[in-house]
Amino acid sequence: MLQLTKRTEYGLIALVHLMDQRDLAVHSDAVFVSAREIGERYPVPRRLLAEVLKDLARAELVLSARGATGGYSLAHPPEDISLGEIVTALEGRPTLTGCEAPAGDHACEVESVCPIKSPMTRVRNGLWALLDQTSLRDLGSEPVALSHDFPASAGAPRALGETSS
Amino acid sequence: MLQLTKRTEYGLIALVHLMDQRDLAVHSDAVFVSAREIGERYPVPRRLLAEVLKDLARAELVLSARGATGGYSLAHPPEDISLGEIVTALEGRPTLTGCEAPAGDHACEVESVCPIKSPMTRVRNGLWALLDQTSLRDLGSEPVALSHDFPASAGAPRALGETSS
DNA sequence: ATGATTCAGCACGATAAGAGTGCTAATAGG
DNA sequence: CCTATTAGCACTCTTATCGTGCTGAATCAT
Repeated sequence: MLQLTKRTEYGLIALVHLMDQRDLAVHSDAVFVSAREIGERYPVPRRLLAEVLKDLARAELVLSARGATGGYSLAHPPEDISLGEIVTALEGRPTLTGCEAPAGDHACEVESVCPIKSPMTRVRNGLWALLDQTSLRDLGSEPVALSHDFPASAGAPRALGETSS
Repeated sequence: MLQLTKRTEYGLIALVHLMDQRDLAVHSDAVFVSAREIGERYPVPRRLLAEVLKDLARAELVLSARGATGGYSLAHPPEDISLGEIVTALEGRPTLTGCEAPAGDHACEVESVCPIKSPMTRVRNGLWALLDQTSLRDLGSEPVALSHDFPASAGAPRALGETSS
């Protein structure tokens, strides 16, 4: 399934919300928002959302504060948090196929006869490069101008356009 | 799960095998290989492999021939079969998140409040552009030179290198 | 102190998707 | 005919995700 999980989706919504709150508060860069508050703003299972935020905290993408006025806050500027990091934190960085496995681990059963190992690794790296080069800032609601340092789109902006459905 | 299914993996292996057989037979471009033969060459569940080949035939990516000497053969030159087509045939073209759904269908529950709809569509298009621009030929066992018209890599060839693990 | 609110951690049941198999037709060659 | 192959369908088994409940620890307000 070439698709993100619900947990990742919820995590992205939460992170964008944290970014917005951070942008609003010009003075302090530590604005803590509770999981409950986010769950009230979006039609998302609050309990699961809390679980996701915990994972993001473990991955140190967000800071957490306990107590009555506690909550979560971005650990870094939105520009420095990549979509790749977020996805990796919430669902790991799995290989595209059973091939190209870490050899010593549960290596490809097809072993030496597998004809698609190396090429698939190349495609996979391309995919993750795409994710790594997209920042949380890019996910903001405002239509981002394509004219920032976006390597994957620099050579072929059409590749990121709304071409295919 | 940002990962291809086993069915797709088996399909890719089969298609590469069909390509190799096609390359070997210089005279006729209609070399039919049976599902059983492929299943014998690779440690793959033959029954499932057959099911996958049927799907590829329905998608008209391969030709099928019944009877004693029947089997499957590539419907087009390997250069004209894209990885995107193959994946689409075997597992569809799902959206990355529940957002960015075909509006009238089972549209995003987060509706207008969803902050990540449009940006995710952009990322998704980038991903599929990557797949669409990779041909079956590129999946061949021989290390393909990076110097062909590969828009997504033209501007940043490093994006397709063996950088990240 | 005391209570309210929040995050942390674990564990469990429900649901859905994928993996894999079995069987019966229909087709084509020897 | 007999054999080998694809076509189509249905079914079970396994796995991962989804979603929830509960307990404990930290922190702030009173």
